[in-house]
Amino acid sequence: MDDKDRRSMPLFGIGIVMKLTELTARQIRYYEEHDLIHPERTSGNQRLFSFNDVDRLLEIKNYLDKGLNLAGIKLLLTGEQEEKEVPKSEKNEKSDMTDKELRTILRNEITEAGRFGKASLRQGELSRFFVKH
Amino acid sequence: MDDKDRRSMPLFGIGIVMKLTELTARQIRYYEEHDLIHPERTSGNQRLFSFNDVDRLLEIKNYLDKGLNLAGIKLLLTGEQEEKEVPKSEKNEKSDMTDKELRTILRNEITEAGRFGKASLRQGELSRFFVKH
DNA sequence: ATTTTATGTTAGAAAACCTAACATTCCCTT
DNA sequence: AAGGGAATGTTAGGTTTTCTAACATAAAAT
Repeated sequence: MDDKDRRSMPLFGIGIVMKLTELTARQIRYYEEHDLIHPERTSGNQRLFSFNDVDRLLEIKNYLDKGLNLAGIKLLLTGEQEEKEVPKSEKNEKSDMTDKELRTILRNEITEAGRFGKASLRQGELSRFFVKH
Repeated sequence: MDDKDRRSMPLFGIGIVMKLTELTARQIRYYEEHDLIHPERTSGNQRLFSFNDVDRLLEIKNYLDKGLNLAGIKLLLTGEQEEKEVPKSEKNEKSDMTDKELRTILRNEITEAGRFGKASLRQGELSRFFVKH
């Protein structure tokens, strides 16, 4: 079992995740509804979250605090995945460019926002505390 | 938050622990009833297990497979703790010696049993897979 | 032959979680 | 100022999971 498996292993109930992230159940479910996270389910349909999921939630929370909306966050987060996983040729070049631009703009906004005050909390990294890298 | 805190942080419901350890709920509760583990509880009295708890359960399972009974396992496990935490002077010297002897005997038995076949599975170390040491 | 140990099974209650619906607040835009 | 959308709160009713406690059983110890 490698690192990737460990981090994506479904382990936590929503109750614990609420405590770990300080998000409400409503928020967590809403983010799932909008495809920002995809926790596993038990045979009885209860959500089971992995380290990755919790990390993701912390990232979402972080971006929300900075004023981004879910659409933007979704772009950022799924953008990160795509860059690693999807070969360019697979995608529509035109809309891809637009996505890229958008992501760039968003990144700039974030960086800009980050300039003032609170020095980057380094959130969204629960697994750093628990999982060997 | 240091390592110790991380490993003793209550995180897992009994359902997940059952899967991680391949023990039944009955077994897990029985071991708790006999003071081999002491999981936390939610405000609603549901058990919440830490990495340490899961490690402990894996150790228990391991020792049981080797033919030890719970009394012996308890001595071994709490013995390990005492050696680290309790100053000698605090304890009754006489019964302490007996404990020590017992533990030695048990350890020998285990070592003996381990000699044949299956090369020490290195079980009881879940946190090794998840927690930085 | 009994008793003890470890585990299975069952029942009823409580806790946690689920979805769906409606309410509210805060922005944004017109 | 009014209307609309985004994000979250709240509530209701139902389902799943977990809880304790009791009784059952097989294997091991006495």
